Amino acid sequence: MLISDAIAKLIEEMINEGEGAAEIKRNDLAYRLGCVPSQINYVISSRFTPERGYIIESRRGGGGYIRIIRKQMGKDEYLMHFLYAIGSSVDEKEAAAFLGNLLDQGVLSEREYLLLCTTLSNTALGKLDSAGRNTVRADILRHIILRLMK
Amino acid sequence: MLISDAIAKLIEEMINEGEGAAEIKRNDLAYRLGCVPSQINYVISSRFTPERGYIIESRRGGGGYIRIIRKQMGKDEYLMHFLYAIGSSVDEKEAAAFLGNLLDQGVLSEREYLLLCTTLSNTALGKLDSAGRNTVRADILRHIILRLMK
DNA sequence: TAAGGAAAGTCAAAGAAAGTCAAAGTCTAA
DNA sequence: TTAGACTTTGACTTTCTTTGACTTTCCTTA
Repeated sequence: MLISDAIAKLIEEMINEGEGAAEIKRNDLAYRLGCVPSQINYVISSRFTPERGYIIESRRGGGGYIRIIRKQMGKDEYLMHFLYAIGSSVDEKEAAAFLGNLLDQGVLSEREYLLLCTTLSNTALGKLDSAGRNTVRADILRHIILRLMK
Repeated sequence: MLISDAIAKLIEEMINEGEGAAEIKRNDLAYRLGCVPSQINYVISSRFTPERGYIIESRRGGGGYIRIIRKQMGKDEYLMHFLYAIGSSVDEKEAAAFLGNLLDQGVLSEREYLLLCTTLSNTALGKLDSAGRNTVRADILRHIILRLMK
């Protein structure tokens, strides 16, 4: 097993035990796992990212620490923001980009993303003319976002 | 016998032993079989395709791997059956019933089910007249099913 | 309150895998 | 027998990981 994966696993366990938050001592942890301290930073910045719903706080110096918090939600603000950003007409590319953002934010899974892209594709809406497609697409997109806020 | 066939055979054996999934190290495998590493990619992309029911996952860098998963069939026939059952016009209730079946069969998750119902709702498609809604709905539904078969 | 030490942060280089692509070689069916 | 499909090869690219030197920030204590 990769050292980085071991570190990530351990941190995750600590977060679970700590009901959503863990406070670690970088040097201690690194020593315990037999790695160099900066590797802890690497793991945090590659796996406990804001996109994946984590907040990191830290403090240097004596008594320093790194705190990792798993934030549930906050996603609603994000969705709301989108809702306002959607105009009355959205083309296929824009729709894919919107959904791609939701994927990046972890609001949608890969599979949900693909399903919804399909749903909004030009070919799925092929019966309509170009303008009709774009307005229907905007409507559906808005409904999707409202659904995701429930 | 072609090297590519030998590679494919070996991978298939590994999948069988692994109950439907195998994780390989590209460089190792290539070395063992006396071929160049990129030939493993060739074999995978020519024989273990999504069309033939395989899913590929991989990771580069230290500790990298290629994972090959065989989707257990059965689901596709089921979806195909649906595909034929969908007429040229589907109302909101019928669509929800179709999707509900997919949910029951475990093809969709609860969340996916809700998202897709939203997508096909009368209100999401509200810009269209009743007949238009029903034909667009049928089109989208068909695309969803095709997507699920990928 | 200034100095020293105890953390954590940053960054770039080196290493480890997998991915891509195009050229060259083989095979097969018309 | 030859055009097109399939294989083989290897150079180059991209991504992810590991390491360590150096920097910054904070606390303690003389």
